[in-house]
Amino acid sequence: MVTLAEVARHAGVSASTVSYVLSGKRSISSATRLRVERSIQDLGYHPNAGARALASSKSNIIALMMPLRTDMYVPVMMEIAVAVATTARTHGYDVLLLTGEEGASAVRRVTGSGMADAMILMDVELDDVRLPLLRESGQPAVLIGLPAETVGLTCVDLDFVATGALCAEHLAGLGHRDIAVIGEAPAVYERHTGFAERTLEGLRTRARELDLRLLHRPSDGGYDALAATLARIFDERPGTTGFVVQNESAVEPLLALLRRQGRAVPEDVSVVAVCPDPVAVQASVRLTSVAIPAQEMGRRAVEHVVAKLDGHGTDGIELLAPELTVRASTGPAPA
Amino acid sequence: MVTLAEVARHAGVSASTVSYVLSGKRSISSATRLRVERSIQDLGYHPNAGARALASSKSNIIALMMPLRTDMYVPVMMEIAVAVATTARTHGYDVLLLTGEEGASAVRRVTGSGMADAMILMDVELDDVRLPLLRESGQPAVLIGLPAETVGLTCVDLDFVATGALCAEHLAGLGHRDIAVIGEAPAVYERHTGFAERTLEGLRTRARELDLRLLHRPSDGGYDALAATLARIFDERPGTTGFVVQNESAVEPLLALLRRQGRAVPEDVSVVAVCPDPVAVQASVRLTSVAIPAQEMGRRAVEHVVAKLDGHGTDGIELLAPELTVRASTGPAPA
DNA sequence: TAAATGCGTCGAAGCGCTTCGACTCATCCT
DNA sequence: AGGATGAGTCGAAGCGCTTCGACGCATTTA
Repeated sequence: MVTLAEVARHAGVSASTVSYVLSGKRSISSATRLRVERSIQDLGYHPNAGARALASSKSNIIALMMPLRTDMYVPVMMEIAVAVATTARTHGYDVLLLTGEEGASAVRRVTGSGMADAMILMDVELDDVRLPLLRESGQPAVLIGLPAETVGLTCVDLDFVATGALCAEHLAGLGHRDIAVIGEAPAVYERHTGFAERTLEGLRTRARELDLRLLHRPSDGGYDALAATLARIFDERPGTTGFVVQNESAVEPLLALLRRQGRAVPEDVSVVAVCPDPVAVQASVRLTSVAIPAQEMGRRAVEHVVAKLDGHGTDGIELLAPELTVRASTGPAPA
Repeated sequence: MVTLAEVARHAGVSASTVSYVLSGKRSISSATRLRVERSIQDLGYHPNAGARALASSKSNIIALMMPLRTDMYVPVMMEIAVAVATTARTHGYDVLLLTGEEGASAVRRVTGSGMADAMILMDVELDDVRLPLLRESGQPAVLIGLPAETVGLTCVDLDFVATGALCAEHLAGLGHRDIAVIGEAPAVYERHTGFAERTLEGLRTRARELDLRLLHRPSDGGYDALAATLARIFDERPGTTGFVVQNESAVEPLLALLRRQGRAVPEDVSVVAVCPDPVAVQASVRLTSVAIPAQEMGRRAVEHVVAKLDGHGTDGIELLAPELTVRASTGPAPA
């Protein structure tokens, strides 16, 4: 392993000079700089991460904490993770992957050991157990998702209230009056992840304003669960012509069941989904949808973290504006 | 930040003693051990990762390199990543997440800087550009997937040849004679990821032995692409009654299209999928499938890595035996 | 009973880097 | 002309930990 000292010797300068060439924290004559850079090339030098971390108290690592349950929103989580990793690299950081498994103790472990300079928490619940620890650790952190109490925290999330409103507006604009919301699985509501509730809130508020009738039914994914949910909906509100789906794994079953019942999409019923764009595009009917901007969320989270680490940090909540893309699953309400 | 020295002072022992308590590398009287452990608790001490890495030349980090393209096999990749992370933790390692973005240079960066003690590479291609660098770096590594040249490497993968054979056997056993294989997207073959070819090889070999007629058609995911593929298949081999699908995103479209054509599954045609179990279970028809044991792959990869780091490493290829689960999508061939 | 062994502990020497203060010139100002 | 300034470089002091050799003492062995 080539060390700084060897580079210094090879270039005929002192170790500190090499260090300053690397960091740019002091001015170096271009002659020296060039010589040092050549030596670095020639010897194939790579700074030792541990030594660097020890001396500078900076690891150049951002810890990313994934959700505990990996059974849900998989594509979204994956996209976020990848976006975080690639964005982090462009800022000179690497990403340490933590699973929720360890729970709150991971926060302590990582902050305590100086392993990471900051944390990004995904899938934050309204009353997340990790937050107290995070707060007391004083480590820079950014949440993806919105907890109940956000004082002193930096959060990034899609504006789900606006998302709900947008869906309501779109359907109302097409003349639909009876809207059914196929919500997330009951387990999601029990966990109080928040986003489901917020979407619903947006839907309800706007629906009231627009004089829509709204029916909300949580549903597990899969065909059987959805068949039951759907039957119930049409029993209770036979006149339902608009659907809002927020559960990825309910999308395809819903379309299939509607087809099977002879209800054409979008002629008889319209469907708006809240899901990542790829899901909307690949469905059996190209779905009008509000995209979950997973990449953007990951990117913004990293940018906030980096800003904090650079000193010009800003606490607060960034809600990304939802965008609705009209595709083939919505149309005018039947007469 | 609490340091080793402070713990030592608090416990009334020397720093080295604390270190030995922590590492267990020398015997310590239980009285001393207890005293030190209490001090650690009381002070809330966490060893500094950088210092540790520097002094011991061990980072206790495993780098996991994800594929470049995040558009494919997402659930599989995610499962592997999570399994890697959790398994690594049980062995005292953390996981550094690298995206393929950086490509081969990431290998150099990570090995050169001593950031990680070992690497796990996912989505290895037959002629992977990262391999030469990996070899020359001499860093312990495990591949998930099978490259063309495996000398001196440790690889973990599903035995795709056996997987193909298994599918052929199952369909043959049910009396099917004309089998169509809906392969991965053409792009996958162009990248020579290997597993698609190997499945096909297993299918072909066994099909020949069992006197099956095999038709192989790559297909992009999505309805339109698949509709074309399917039409072609039935044009060329109207008597086709068995399908093998290896492309997750083709599963649902295939089922929908078959339904639309009035072909009942499993009465008229049988479908075997190669996909993670959750996908098979959640499909509109519960699919007979060979599972892709993503978790197992991640786990085994870590275990190999850890074994190497502990000295009792073993190069070689571990192919996980495929298991076929019969569900509702296969049945006897129509008379 | 003397020598050998092993246990439990300590001190000190690094690991490879960053960073602070100090030093040497050359350049500037008045 | 003399002091002040700044650019460019160096030496040395750590950062917090691991690990090696050494030492004192209690046991064992011949």
